[in-house]
Amino acid sequence: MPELPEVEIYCRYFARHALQQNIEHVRVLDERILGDVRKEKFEQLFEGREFVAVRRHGKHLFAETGDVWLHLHFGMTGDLAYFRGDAPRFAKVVFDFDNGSHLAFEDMRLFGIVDVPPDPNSFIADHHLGPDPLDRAFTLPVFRRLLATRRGAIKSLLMSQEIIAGIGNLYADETLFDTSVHPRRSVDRLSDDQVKKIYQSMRRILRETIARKERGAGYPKRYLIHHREEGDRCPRCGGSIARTVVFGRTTYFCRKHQRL
DNA sequence: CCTATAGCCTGACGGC
DNA sequence: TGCCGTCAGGCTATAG
Repeated sequence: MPELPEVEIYCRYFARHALQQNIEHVRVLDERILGDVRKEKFEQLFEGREFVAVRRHGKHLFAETGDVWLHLHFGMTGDLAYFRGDAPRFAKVVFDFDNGSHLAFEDMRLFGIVDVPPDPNSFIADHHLGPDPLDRAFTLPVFRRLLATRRGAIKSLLMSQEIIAGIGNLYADETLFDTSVHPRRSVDRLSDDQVKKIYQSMRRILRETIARKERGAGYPKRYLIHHREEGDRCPRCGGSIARTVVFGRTTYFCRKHQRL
């Protein structure tokens, strides 16, 4: 389930493999993956161009060709593959470079989107995306301001892309587990210190995960992610892990150290 | 403003 | 072996 750290890794992968290469052909293998652009138009837009830069905002990847932008959203099962030979099983769009290699956007479940926005900033504005939590401008005062006017479960806010762009179900749970806050805790009842802890923890977890994935390592042992099962033991305090639904998503937390 | 639900989509998995 | 129901969770739309 690609969230911010996974999409950051895709950006780096894209940059390592797919920049500065002439795109000979584009193959849209399943048109359902496209947003507001038709197959023929999409293919024709990229043929003869080359990608020159990649950037990310939240869970969204943008690749620039100089005048045309490619936007990738990975949904739940989106993936990138740079390859030679046969396209992977779930490839939906393939860019054929003139060096004989290819870049595929794969998506088994089709929750992802491939399209051609005017540019990243207008895309972000049009979709009312909030700030990226790893952006320089995303300071603690900014985070406090975002929460100040809101109520409701903290987990819902962390997952709302219009408030913060990039946090999904797993990292929301991980952040709250780390800060000992119950996922249903109302935002207006968080102490200043808890808000600060959530801010710091969220950013540390995102950065730590990116760094570890970059060198092929897994999640640290202390993470909740290894214990996403009702009744499992909490790796921190030995409490029992609870399973519930918040914001329509399966949510895990520790009954003992994340009290409401 | 906030919450809940359905729907999109398909492979994995448990049960029979 | 294979069929069936359920689950996974990215997002949007809609209703309450």
